[in-house]
Amino acid sequence: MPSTTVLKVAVPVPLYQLFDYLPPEAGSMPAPGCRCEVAFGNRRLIGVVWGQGPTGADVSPRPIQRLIDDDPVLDADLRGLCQRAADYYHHPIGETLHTALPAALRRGEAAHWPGEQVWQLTSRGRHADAAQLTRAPRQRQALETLAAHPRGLTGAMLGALGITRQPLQALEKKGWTRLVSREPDDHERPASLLREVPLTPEPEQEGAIHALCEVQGFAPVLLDGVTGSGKTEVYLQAMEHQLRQGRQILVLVPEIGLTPQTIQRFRARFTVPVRVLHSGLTDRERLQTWVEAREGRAEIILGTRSAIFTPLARPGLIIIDEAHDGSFKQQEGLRYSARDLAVWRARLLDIPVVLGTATPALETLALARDGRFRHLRLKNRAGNARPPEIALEDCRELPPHRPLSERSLAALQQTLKDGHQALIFVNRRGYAPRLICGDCGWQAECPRCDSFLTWHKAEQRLRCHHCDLQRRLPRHCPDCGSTDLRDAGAGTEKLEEFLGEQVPDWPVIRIDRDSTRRRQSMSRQLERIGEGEPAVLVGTQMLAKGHHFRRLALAIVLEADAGFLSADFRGSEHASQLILQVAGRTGRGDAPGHVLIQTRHPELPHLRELISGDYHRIAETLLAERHAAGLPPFGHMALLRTESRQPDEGRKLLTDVAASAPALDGVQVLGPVPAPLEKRAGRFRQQLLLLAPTRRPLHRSLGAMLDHLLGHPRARRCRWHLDVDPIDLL
DNA sequence: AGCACGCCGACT
DNA sequence: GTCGGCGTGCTC
Repeated sequence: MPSTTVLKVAVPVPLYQLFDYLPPEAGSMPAPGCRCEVAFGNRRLIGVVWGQGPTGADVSPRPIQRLIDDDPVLDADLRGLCQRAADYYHHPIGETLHTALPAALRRGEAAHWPGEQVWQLTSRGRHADAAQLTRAPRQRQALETLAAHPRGLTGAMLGALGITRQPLQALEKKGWTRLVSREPDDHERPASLLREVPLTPEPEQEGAIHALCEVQGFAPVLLDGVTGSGKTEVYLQAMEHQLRQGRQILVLVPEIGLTPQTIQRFRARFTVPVRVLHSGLTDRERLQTWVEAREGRAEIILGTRSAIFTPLARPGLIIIDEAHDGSFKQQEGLRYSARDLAVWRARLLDIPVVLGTATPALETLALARDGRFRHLRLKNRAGNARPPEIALEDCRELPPHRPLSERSLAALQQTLKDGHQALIFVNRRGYAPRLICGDCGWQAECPRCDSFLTWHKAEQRLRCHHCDLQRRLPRHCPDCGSTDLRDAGAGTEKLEEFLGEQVPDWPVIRIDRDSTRRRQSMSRQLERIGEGEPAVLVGTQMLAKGHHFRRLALAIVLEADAGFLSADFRGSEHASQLILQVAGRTGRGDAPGHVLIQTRHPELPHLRELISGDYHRIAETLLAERHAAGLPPFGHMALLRTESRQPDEGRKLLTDVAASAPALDGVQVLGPVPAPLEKRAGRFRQQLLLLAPTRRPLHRSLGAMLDHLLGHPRARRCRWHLDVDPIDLL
């Protein structure tokens, strides 16, 4: 049989192979990275041309149905990145590409500027008399606003002006407004790049800026600066250097770090277009930003994890802010680390990449110590701000129902009296993490998970924080019928109530996922804090990261010991990072910062070390422990997890897989063992842990295991996934 | 993953 | 006699 040249197409299915297709017509060979519609089985899928070659399989290839792109949607650099990610994470290439493309492109929509939908007045609307809308003030406001903007306004712009859909649609019915597609403003680039005068850097900042402007080509840099040292100013000035050469900048931030304040900071400094990518956008908006970045019209792209796949016409610099943050690791599907991908991508693009943080992940710190990363340090806070003073508050004697010690409460009252703000950090939302029967000892548990239900008092519900289960609050104990139901422990909601009683003269502002669920409510709360009036802030880690509260003088950390006592080997690292991040919110203005860490385990050595406030000191200790145990960053880890309805299904599968895969030099295979929360959302979770001092044998073992797994009859009835470099073992 | 094919139980 | 359960196999 003569071998013809066929296209190797990546199709979004969980199969570790490419599929052969014939080009649509003779003579036109689509380039790699172009999407095409293909018949696959009896369905039609959007695939990506990945290469060409002689026909491989013993099947006669079918022709491509339709070529979608003239120009590749994945350029050589992104193809390289995706291929590497697929290999490294042992993930099917088609699904990997699916993760890398915005949803609109996955569906096969054209990779062109989708146009901007704007509301405009019709000619009837222009001649309408707003004054006659006396009974519809919202419509009147909308009409007047649109009259002032003849080129039209997008829904988002109108939203920002407080105009919602309803009045606009009412006006549309009257024939006064309409939604039209508009080409973007091709406004002239302003003569000046800067909108504001940059701050004068401190000597340390100056050094870092200088170093970042000097580097040529690929250069990974750890910008290791204490909280309040002014890392953002360093970014801004390094960005300025790139923008002046016409290059684009990609900035990755944690999920909750993408606050209006952050965006504002970039827009306030530069006149160039800044585009933002986060989960709240519509597919259309995402596509728009994607296209703008690819065409080079967006010059600064600020986004969360998945923004690492944004195409760049003229890449100049990648910045990962708060690079230690866990949200850079995707926890489903292709379980990639955007931090690692950013470094790979910078290497492919031959540009610098900056990882900025006050509390580097031990992996990053190890790379810096080995000289593989350039290590820039900012040891001092900018301005006259002093480092916060941290103290342990021994709470062994504190009655269990009292969330704050006397000393904590006194410090809080004093802070408020002095006209400052204080923050209470509790990493637990809801009212109380337990509901207990006072008579028989029954506790409200989740029927689907190995966990207890959290009492949400305002909703009068019990909720499971591990699955989406919700229950009405019971009036009686379901076991003994007693009405003596008590709560134990404290979440943000209880703290809010408690503080309302203890410091009634000051406002209590709660910030957690529940209090900020409604859109914009978080920014409204932050605005209130920003006004600087004395207040108590109560919140979870949402409040702990990245914010600049200039009037915050005191932080009280509750239940700080939990992380240090956790079974997860990264527990102490994460707890230290979180506590120092919380501490770093204080003392950013003129008032010095104080931090009280309430603990029932004041003897914990890591906690004692932490009060120095010196992250590097505790990092040294933690690194020594990891080294002794052969754990990351001194060993490399991968996890094979199963989830099954039957308790034993997954364990049996993993036992077979572990038995059949060869134990390569130095690869330790541990397990199968139950995952820390064995039952979750009605499924039993087991895991097999692979640990090896070097990556190569680890990946070879993983590949061998995967081969066995894919051929295993049991694997069909059992969900499983692979996690390379897992961040937590949950 | 999806989807078809295929072979055994309680229903119009 | 059929509708439908989910085991098994395949997708260029």
